[in-house]
Amino acid sequence: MKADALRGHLDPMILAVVEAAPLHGYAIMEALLERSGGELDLPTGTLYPALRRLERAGYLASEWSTVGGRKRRTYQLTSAGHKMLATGKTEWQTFRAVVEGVLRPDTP
Amino acid sequence: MKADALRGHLDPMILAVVEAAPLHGYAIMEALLERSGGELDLPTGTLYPALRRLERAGYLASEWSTVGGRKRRTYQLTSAGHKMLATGKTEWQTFRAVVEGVLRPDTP
DNA sequence: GGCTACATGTAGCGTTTCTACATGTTGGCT
DNA sequence: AGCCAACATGTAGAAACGCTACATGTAGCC
Repeated sequence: MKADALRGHLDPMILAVVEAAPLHGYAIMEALLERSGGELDLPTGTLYPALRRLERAGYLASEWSTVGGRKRRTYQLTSAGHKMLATGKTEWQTFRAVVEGVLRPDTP
Repeated sequence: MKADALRGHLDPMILAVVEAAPLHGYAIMEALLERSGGELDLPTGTLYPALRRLERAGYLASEWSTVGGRKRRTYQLTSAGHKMLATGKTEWQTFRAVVEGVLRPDTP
């Protein structure tokens, strides 16, 4: 899978895993890896800035905690985040229809 | 649809419409618009540079012609372009599976 | 004369993902 | 003790590419 095919699609995916349960960054990485069947192995340099961006945008809220001597920043969806996720899901459906509408004819 | 959701997905779409029939830039725009049900209305500043990029990469070959006093650059797929399109289609399937695997749980 | 559709192109911006680096803890293996 | 993997978070800088805005010109209709 090409590197930046993700562009614009990562945000709703992050919001989706956080919606299911509040998680910290590392756990979000694992959740994405699991839900994608091992395909989506984000580098930390992608995930952590993305989380900060989503928080800055008001879609996520974070809280520090310490578990087993390790510091975790746990994220949860804000109400704006819920709305954004819903929007993202419908936008995905549109996008998927567009791509497949163009790619579809004579797909072997 | 967000601006750069297209990133990395535009190339196979262009190759797909050119595969069906060799077309010039303007006609490619129209074909994309039609196949996408009016959703994919590319600005010329996106399409023309993309075509040049695809030609430079060896996936398209172009030829000038004049029709009704208008100059057209008509593009057709090279054999590398055919392969790239096939690759792009399978990559799309993977990508789609990844996104939907992540987004799917509890989609209302 | 002016407008719309046809037709191609460039310059520069902005966003986001990536690579590479930086730091520190816990626990298991040898 | 020493080492390494997994856990955990983060920053700096580069690269890619789609977008806006601009630039140019023809054909045909009102």
